[in-house]
Amino acid sequence: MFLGNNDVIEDIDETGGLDDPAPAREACTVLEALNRISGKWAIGILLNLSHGPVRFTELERSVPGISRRMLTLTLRNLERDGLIERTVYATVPPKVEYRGTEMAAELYASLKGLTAWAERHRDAIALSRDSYDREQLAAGTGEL
Amino acid sequence: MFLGNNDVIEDIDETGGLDDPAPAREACTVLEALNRISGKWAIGILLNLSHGPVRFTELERSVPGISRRMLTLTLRNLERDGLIERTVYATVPPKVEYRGTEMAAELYASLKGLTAWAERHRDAIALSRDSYDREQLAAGTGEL
DNA sequence: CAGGATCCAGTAGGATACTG
DNA sequence: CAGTATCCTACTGGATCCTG
Repeated sequence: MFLGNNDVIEDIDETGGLDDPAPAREACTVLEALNRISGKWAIGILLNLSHGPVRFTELERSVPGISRRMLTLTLRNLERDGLIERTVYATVPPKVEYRGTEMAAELYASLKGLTAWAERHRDAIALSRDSYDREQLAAGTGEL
Repeated sequence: MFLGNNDVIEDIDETGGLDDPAPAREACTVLEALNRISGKWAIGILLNLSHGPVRFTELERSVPGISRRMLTLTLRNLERDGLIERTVYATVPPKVEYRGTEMAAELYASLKGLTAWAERHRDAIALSRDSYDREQLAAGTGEL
């Protein structure tokens, strides 16, 4: 969940490890995956790169709302993780192209499962939230 | 990515919508999914609840490193989204059980795709990071 | 036991001016 | 064009103390 430095999570099953069942280790692995695509923009960028090479400014436009800083930061981190490749053309004006790697393409495939899940349950979740919020509201006004 | 209030992302394809291709909307859907399981602890908790009902203090123990505050907050949000159910037993001392819903179980299945991806590429990613960091380091010392 | 309330630190992320 | 540098805010998450 960090954009900064920091290496993979090591402190999760360092504590226990004796009778700790599977969950902790499993969670760790999933988190490793999630940490690369977390952040507000990584997925939006990755998706845009799935169609072929894209230039910096194109990304800036096609990922609505992103700031220059976050675009740069996110691109750098994705590159560091080997999910995208950066190609600089020594022209004037400069031209830089980004494209997703094979790894990113595979990730994209996995993401479809999540997308499907989100679509299946989007309404149910919205309803759950509404009723939860209403209950909280009711409880609050009642107590005061 | 927020634990607090805030409703689903609406500002992502509000800007464009004219010639904006698929990516923005797709990203939005995926983000909706990710936003429910983001945060440092949600997945760890969900995984622990996949085996059956668990009590608060049990979770506190089986999710190593979590603080009381975050356990409570994360549980509340998962409950709000309908991913877990909370049952209070009016006993002394009080007893509260949490268990994952069917929705959560389905999510768990989708997560396996991500886990598999992470495991497949974990080494490649580590290598990519190492070489990236070395390059940056080399460039840095060279320029100064 | 199961939290709620409060205080505090670190980080993600936004805005924008500057540069090779 | 493709960034970098700087400043600033908001939110995540930790620690701790208090309560029904």
